[in-house]
Amino acid sequence: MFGDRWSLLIIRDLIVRGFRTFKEFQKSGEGIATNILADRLRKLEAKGFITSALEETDGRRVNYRLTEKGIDLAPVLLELLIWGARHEETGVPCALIEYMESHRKEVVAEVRRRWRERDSTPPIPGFAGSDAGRKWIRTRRVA
Amino acid sequence: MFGDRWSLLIIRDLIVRGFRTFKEFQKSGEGIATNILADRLRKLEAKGFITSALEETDGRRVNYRLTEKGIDLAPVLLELLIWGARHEETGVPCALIEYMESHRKEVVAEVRRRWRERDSTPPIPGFAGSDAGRKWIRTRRVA
DNA sequence: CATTATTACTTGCATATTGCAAGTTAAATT
DNA sequence: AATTTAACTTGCAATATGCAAGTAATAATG
Repeated sequence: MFGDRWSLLIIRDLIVRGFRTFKEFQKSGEGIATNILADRLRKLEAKGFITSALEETDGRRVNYRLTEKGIDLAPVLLELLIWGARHEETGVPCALIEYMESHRKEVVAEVRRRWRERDSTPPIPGFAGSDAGRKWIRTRRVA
Repeated sequence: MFGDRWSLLIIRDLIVRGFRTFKEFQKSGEGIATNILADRLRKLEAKGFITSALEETDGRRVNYRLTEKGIDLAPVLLELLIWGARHEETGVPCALIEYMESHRKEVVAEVRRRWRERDSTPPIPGFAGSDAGRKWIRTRRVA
C-alpha cells in the first residue's frame, strides 16, 4: 500500500486538499497517468481505504471518499506534513506548521470532523491552492 | 522517497528494529533483493536520510545510521505503527500499542535518545523478534 | 431532439523498475 | 594458505509505469 508512488499521494489529497473526483486527481499537477490513477483508485477501494459512489446530481461523476480506515491515516499524514516542512521544500507557510505542531490533536479532530460531515473544503491551505492566508481551522468548539 | 516499496521499510527497520548492516536488512524476512537493497541504501544516503561508515573493528562491515533528517521521521513511523495495529495484522501486542498511543511524546523521545546515544537495541519489541514481553522503554528520566 | 462536451475510464505499446541467480572483491577467520 | 563472511555487481527475465489515443455513458447546449 505504501509501496508505490501514488497511493499515499491520493490519500493525502483526499484528506488535505479535499479531492473527490477522478478529474481533480488527474489535473492536480502531480502528473499521474489516467490508467494508473484508475488502477490505484480501484486498489485503494479493494483494500478498504476509500469508497466510490456515483454523484446523485450528475451521473457522470464518481465521488471517492475515505473510509474510516483511510481517515485514520490523518495523523500519519500530519506528521509527514510537519516533517516535510522541516526537511523538504513544501509550500506550506511556517506559521501554519508551527500551529499544527503545537495543536496536533485539534488539527486531527478538525480533519475528522470535516470527513464525518462530508465537508470537503481543504483544511490545509498552501496545499489547496491560492488562499494561503485564510483562517483554515475553526478554533471554537463544535457541537 | 515514499514512492517505492522499500525505502520506508528500511527506515522503519533502522528506527524500530535497530538494524545497522546490509546483512541484517537482507535476512530480515522481508525479502528484498540485494541489488535493490544496495540501490536504496545508496539513494537514502544521497538524499541525506542515512550515513554509512565502515565498522572500526571489522573492515568488511558497513554501518548505516539515520541522520537527523531520518530520525525526524520517527513520529511518522509511530503513527503508522499505531494505524497498522488497528487496521492490519501486525505482530505488535495490543497493550504496547495502547501505551504508545497515550505516550507518543515519551516514545518518540526515547527513540531519539537511543539514536543520539547510538543504542541500537530495538525499542519496539514484536517487531524485533521474540522478546515481546520485555520492558521496552525506560520510564525513569535519563540525565 | 441532435450535437457537442464532460467525466471516467480502457487499450496498446514503449520505457523504466524490480526481482532473481550467480558472480566479484576485500577483509576477517581458521 | 585456504575458507568464510560481508557487501556489494552484473545480466537477464518479469513486472510495473507512463504516454497517447480511444471509448462509453451521461449531461449540457442550441
